Amino acid sequence: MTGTARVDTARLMELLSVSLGAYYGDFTVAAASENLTASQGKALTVLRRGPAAMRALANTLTCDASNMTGIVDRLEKRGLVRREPNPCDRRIKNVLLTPEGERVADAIRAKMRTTQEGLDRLSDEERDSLHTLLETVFVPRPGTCGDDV
Amino acid sequence: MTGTARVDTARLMELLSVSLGAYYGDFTVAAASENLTASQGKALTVLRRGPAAMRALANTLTCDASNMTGIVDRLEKRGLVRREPNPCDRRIKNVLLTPEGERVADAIRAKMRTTQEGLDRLSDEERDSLHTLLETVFVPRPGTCGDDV
DNA sequence: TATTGTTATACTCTATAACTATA
DNA sequence: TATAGTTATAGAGTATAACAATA
Repeated sequence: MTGTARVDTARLMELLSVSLGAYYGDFTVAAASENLTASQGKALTVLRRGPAAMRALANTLTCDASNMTGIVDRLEKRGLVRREPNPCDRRIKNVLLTPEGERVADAIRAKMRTTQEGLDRLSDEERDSLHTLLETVFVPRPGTCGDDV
Repeated sequence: MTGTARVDTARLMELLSVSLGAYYGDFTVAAASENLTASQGKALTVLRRGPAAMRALANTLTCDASNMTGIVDRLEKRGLVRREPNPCDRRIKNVLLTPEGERVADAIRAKMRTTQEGLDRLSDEERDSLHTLLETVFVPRPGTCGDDV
């Protein structure tokens, strides 16, 4: 069998680009339906995994630390997050979701119908396979660097 | 064997969020190294697949049509794209990459080292599998709608 | 001396609404 | 009447540089 035609890196990168575009579009529409910008929605999504310092949040969102002040200010004004001083290092402020923030973060994910319907096309085995592959490609293995970036 | 533990949708969505966040970060840094914003870089990447009308470009980038004017203006001012009237419908302007625009688009992709190194961890069979799975999830099957949106 | 978060600034992105030209 | 692209506007995102508080 010549079942496995080599898929070159350029083609995979191109497909990742298309996939990201589709996912990001779905996400942007879902966030907008909650009256949130894409950046605000992304911040909520990241914080859904747990509290984070301002700077760690900026690193995860790939933006300068100075941007986080305004983004968190607006989320805090709407009661979706709050700042909390870190007793171990008084320079640091941890940001965490309020219950309302958790509700909105979950609502955004629930509204991403296009992506969910795409995942629904996969069998259990395929879902397991996709999970493993994405982890291999995108989740850095411990041993490289345990902290932020 | 209980080899296949069910991977639920929420977990896959979470992993997609992390994976595409990593891809987006890699892309943003690569675009910045060419003195381009993420939106400008995205426009170049989309146009690398071929010319597109202003409105189709806006739809692909999930932004309002009015935004494309400024984005394309700046890219045109730098000689990376140019507008071309559509002879069939004089309302439409097609946007296409200049040779320099093609060079920059390729340079951005080449600089996405983190993503490429992630893909390098996969065997040929795994690359083929990832390709198939991403297409299944994110590339709409013909029969739904052939046009833009 | 280095780091965290903030502020000030300038530029870019974004959606909304209104406009022109064309279909 | 509807659509493609543009313009004007206001709010949000973005990087840079400079700052105060803390380590």
